[in-house]
Amino acid sequence: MTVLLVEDEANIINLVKAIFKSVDYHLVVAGSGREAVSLVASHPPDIVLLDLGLPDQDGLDVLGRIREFSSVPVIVVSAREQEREKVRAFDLGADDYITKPFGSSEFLARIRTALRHANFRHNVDVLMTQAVNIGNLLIDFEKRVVSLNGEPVHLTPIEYKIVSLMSKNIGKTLTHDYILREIWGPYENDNQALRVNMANIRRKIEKNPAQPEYIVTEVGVGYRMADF
Amino acid sequence: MTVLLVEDEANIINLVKAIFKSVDYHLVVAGSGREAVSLVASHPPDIVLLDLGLPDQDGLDVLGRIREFSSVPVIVVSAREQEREKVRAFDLGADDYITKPFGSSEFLARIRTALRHANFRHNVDVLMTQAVNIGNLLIDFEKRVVSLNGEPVHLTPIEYKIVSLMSKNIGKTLTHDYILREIWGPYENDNQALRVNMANIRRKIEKNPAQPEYIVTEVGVGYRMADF
DNA sequence: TATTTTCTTAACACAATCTTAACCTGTTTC
DNA sequence: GAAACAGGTTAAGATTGTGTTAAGAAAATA
Repeated sequence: MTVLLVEDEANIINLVKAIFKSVDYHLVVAGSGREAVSLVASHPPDIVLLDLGLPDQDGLDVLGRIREFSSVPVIVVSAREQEREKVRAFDLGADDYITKPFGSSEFLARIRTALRHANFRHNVDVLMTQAVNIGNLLIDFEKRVVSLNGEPVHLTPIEYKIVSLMSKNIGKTLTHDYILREIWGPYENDNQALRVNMANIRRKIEKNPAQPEYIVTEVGVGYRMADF
Repeated sequence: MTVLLVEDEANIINLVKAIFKSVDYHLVVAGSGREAVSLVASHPPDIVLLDLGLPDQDGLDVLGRIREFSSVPVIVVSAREQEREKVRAFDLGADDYITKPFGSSEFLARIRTALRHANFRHNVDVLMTQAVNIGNLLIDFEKRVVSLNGEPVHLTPIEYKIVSLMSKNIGKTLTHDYILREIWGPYENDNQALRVNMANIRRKIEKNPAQPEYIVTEVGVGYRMADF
């Protein structure tokens, strides 16, 4: 069982090490957000403990970057009690949010619970790879680049998220609601923005946007990335 | 989305009701542990919010009883901060533990997270019946795609609903009334729309629509999806 | 701050889908 | 055999859904 701790303060690192003495988890420490993301990509841990007080970037951005290509369970650890931050963490895909100071046995119990949840997820996770080919289209999740016939295609952040989401569900029809929730969060429910983005994406990746090959419309339901 | 709140104090019930005003969840209240267990068994909710301060029995016993037969997500709500109790709750299978008082948006975010976890669990179950083969017809529920001899067949939303419903009841004759209620809701009682849709479906999936092989008519009763 | 890029929103044209009605065929009832 | 009934077929019009454009707002970048 490998645990990735994203933390820069030495005393917290030591505290966690002490807690883990009793339970035989293998602990890996990342001192920065950048290091954390690349470690999750190169050596996927079983669970991530993410402290929000990082030196190089906002901890929640790190969570977002991780969630672009991995569904590893992430427990956010923070000294901040602000509700808005908690909500944002959960909606970005955090599995739990613990505020410091915390008791060691509760800490371990929450880790066990997150791992229990993750067991059910594993099936889905296997499908997550670093890159996907669809016809002449290549989506590289790790590099965060989409290219058509070898030529890189420039996509805006939202466009990339949509293409990425569709690519992770090749052949599946994704409903409007599902896409909206995944891209804009749980509150959005207006298709218009999605339609505009689809039009823009198609202009960039389809030979004939009026008769799309890659992302086809399922009228009244949603969109589907074709499987070639 | 049905939420079962296990709680006996009226002011907390009202608080939760007020919080749920904004989100269209259907709230069911159980005033005792006994009632909660029997409700989970008889009308399985999507999530359970379990208060530990119950009159008739220990809240954690209720959790244990529920876990004997159900894996519905359970969020424990408690005024008690004791770590030992939290750990016991998690190890009995609680999905989260919230201490009162709590902020409404964090509360909702934690509910969303628990439901998200449950979805993965549910998906694993669904994967069992992700697709059905009937002769040369394939109905893929997960992808929401129907294909005949490997060629995708385009169905409108209503057509797909009908084929999907019939496919989940292979060999069974479904009455007109039943199909109408399932597809159009409880008020519809005119067969005409169903007949038109059947004609359109048959034109798309049957070799000879006048002598259908897949969906056959049971005169005076309804329709039946043939089992090959 | 100025500039560029991206996002949101509204308006409109066009396309797909749904409903309804009329008419057809075949079967059952008297 | 005629009438009544059940279901099938077709097509027109209404309704709803989608694609496209563009303008202004917001955000990111220089």
